[in-house]
Amino acid sequence: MKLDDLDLKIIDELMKNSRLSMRELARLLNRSAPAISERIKQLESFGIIKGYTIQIDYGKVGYPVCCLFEVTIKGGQYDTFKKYVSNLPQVEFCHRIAGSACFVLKRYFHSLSDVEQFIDEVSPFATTVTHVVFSSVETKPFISL
Amino acid sequence: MKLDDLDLKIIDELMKNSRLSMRELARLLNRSAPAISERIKQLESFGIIKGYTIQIDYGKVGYPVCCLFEVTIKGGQYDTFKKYVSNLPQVEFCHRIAGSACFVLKRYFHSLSDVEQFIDEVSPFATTVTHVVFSSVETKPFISL
DNA sequence: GTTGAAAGACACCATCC
DNA sequence: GGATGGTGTCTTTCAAC
Repeated sequence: MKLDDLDLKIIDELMKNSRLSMRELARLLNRSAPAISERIKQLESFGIIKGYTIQIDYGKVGYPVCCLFEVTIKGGQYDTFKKYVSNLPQVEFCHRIAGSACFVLKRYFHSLSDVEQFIDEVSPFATTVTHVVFSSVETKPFISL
Repeated sequence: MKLDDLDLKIIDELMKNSRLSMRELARLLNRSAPAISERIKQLESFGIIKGYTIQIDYGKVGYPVCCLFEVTIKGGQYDTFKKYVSNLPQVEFCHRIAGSACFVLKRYFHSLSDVEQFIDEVSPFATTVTHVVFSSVETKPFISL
């Protein structure tokens, strides 16, 4: 699918606020509601918009600890690891990467002792390098161009 | 703020679909719409729900390359780096971390040559270790408990 | 926290440009 | 491709309980 300026602007606005109605979106972008509505249906059906979600403060929800892990698989147990990870809660992502490690994984925890437990659980099929997150630099929502 | 089961369920549902109306949410959780509405207002005002956004396929939007960077600041130029990063587009996050590196940053690019350019731009005030993302392991949306 | 009513906003469709 | 107008539905919000 070929995206034009309007599509990108719609994505931009929905990035900032996914609860906008078609009508509000139309007003913001000086179009009619049906025009916007049709674009969004397309964006959804092409899998460009994959979902509508919220951003939460993990700390306030009981997960004050965030870690990034470089994961190196032992003895080719890739599938064991993948299956294990895909059922773990509080995993923001798990990417296969180029470089010395095999995966990078980001996960939220209740406490540091839960981090320790996670590392222990993984240890039969992978070694890990752990990065504890202290804080975050604020970044822009997205796109614009 | 103390969160109870209902709050967590609301967060869970909104994680899966942030466009749910109060009424639909109420139906899903066997409550009345005003009850849900008030909870959400609280969750917002306490900063627990930080925003409503969409998930997009970055590849289909012109950013097929994703990289993670371990960033080590040179000569204490932290503020230079932070300021630079906070105005960069397509940065998913930039975390200050414990360990050998200072930051971990995730960013999307049009091409590998844009990655190269980014590394060059950062080089005056930081050294980088680059991890190119090949693919992702599917993970659960979130929370539940 | 629930219910019920009222007002308003909404999405959708058909039609037309 | 996009705009307009009408219809019926759904929404939120408020008051009373």
